[in-house]
Amino acid sequence: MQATKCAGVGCKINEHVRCGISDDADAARLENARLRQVYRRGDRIFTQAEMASGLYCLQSGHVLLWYLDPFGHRTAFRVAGPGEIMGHRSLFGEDPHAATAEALTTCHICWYPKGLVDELIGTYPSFARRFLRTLARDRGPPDALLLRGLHMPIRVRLVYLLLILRERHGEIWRDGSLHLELPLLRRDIASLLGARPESVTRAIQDLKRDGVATFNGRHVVVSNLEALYNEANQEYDLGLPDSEEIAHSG
Amino acid sequence: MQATKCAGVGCKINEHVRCGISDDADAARLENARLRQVYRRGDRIFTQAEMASGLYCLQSGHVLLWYLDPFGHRTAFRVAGPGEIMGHRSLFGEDPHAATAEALTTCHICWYPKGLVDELIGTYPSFARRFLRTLARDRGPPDALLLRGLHMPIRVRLVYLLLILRERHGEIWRDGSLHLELPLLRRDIASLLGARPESVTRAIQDLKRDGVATFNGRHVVVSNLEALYNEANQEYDLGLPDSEEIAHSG
DNA sequence: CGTACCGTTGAGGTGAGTCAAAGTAAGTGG
DNA sequence: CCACTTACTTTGACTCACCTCAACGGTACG
Repeated sequence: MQATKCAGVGCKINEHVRCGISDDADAARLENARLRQVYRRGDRIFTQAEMASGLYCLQSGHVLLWYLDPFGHRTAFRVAGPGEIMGHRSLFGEDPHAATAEALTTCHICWYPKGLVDELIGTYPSFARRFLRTLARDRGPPDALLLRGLHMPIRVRLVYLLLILRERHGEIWRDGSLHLELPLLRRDIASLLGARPESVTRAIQDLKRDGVATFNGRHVVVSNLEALYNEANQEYDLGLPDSEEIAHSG
Repeated sequence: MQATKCAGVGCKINEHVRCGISDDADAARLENARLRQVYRRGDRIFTQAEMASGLYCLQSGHVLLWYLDPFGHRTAFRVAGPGEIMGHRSLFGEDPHAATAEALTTCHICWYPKGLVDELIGTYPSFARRFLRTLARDRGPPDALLLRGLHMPIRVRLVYLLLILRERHGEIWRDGSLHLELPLLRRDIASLLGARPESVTRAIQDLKRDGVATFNGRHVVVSNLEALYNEANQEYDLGLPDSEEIAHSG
């Protein structure tokens, strides 16, 4: 893929910009900072777990956005086409990319540096509003809980839920046991896990049988916190898959 | 639930604001416009398919966010706790609420009118940046495709995918048939559907057998478009469930 | 003390995953 | 232009986690 500065048109960011940037100097600066690259099928525009360096705008071609979940499953969630922007979520979220963008066909893609985008947002409110709207409408990779729902057994999903709710609803006692007071009914747990209440009950019984956690109504006791973590970590990693893994998949 | 103006503190929006609003008059206006309400378990803060009127900020208590999918399944995707904001997605997206917010416990919730929030975003860039960050980090209800992934058979998910890709990749011929040139491999389709390539193949065979659509490599022909729509509509509605339905569920 | 709602338990069916192997298309080098 | 390699697709047999339906036990509340 070769990089060239270009003065072409048809870039969505320019549209985002035009409706707001009144100063010609700013418009020119944006135009100058713009970089156009060509990608071929299979090329990566950006990669999961990398930090975001700027904003991408697809001029032609198609891009598949997917992430590698803790199972090593490649899960796609968006097909981007001409005129769409990419990488905005991690740019504004100040998080590493949650997904990998991969060219499905030959693509012409514009890139704008993060610093300049930031600056223009400070200067032009309508620019910011545009992105607020874009972000609000576009849903990134599905939330961890549901994402895993597709591949993880309910028992493991339940453990993840406990680990997530631990921060806000958990309390560790002197003896090292974790106590949780859940504000959720069984049917609420079920709908968070994408399962049926009966299945949740059964998963709860499983955890009790194996001495991982005990549920009494909405009160949960995890006597052996380590066992809970093992439950989640044993087969699947809690954290992001490392970049090595991502680099070799797909 | 009773509504009162209040001068209390501990509201996240105020935090969003404080770091940016330098003008005392603006700060006071925001404080005055603020409305505090009390909700009890089961009360709805807002309801799916309603238009957003403002921004909600949870001061105490817990709220479950869920939506009714086309199956009539209640699918929860977030438990909001003290300090979190709600309704921002539909506010900035200028879309109706995609979900219903329901109090799990007694809640104290602040509300700020849309107009004022808009105005402040125009005045204070740091205010806008805060929300850009919040929006980028929070994932709303999962995307339509994946959302349905939990409950729909693969065959139906595949039909939805075709209907979605129709806009960009489809072309209707003279004879009324729909032709799609997908830029996707089987494994890409599979990962969009949350399924395995083998299962996608089988679903494709099913559709061919029933005369709904024919796949030749990446070229898809839907001879009877109506049949495709029926496939999606028969059991489940494509659009939002009507508010009547939402009002009576849960 | 009855009426709801919630939670649990059991029996039975099935959609989709897994594994393995054969078939097909696409791309490469001589 | 044809052999060869590689990657993608299809098919079949098997297994199982979860859903469905249905009944029963528990607890809260009027």
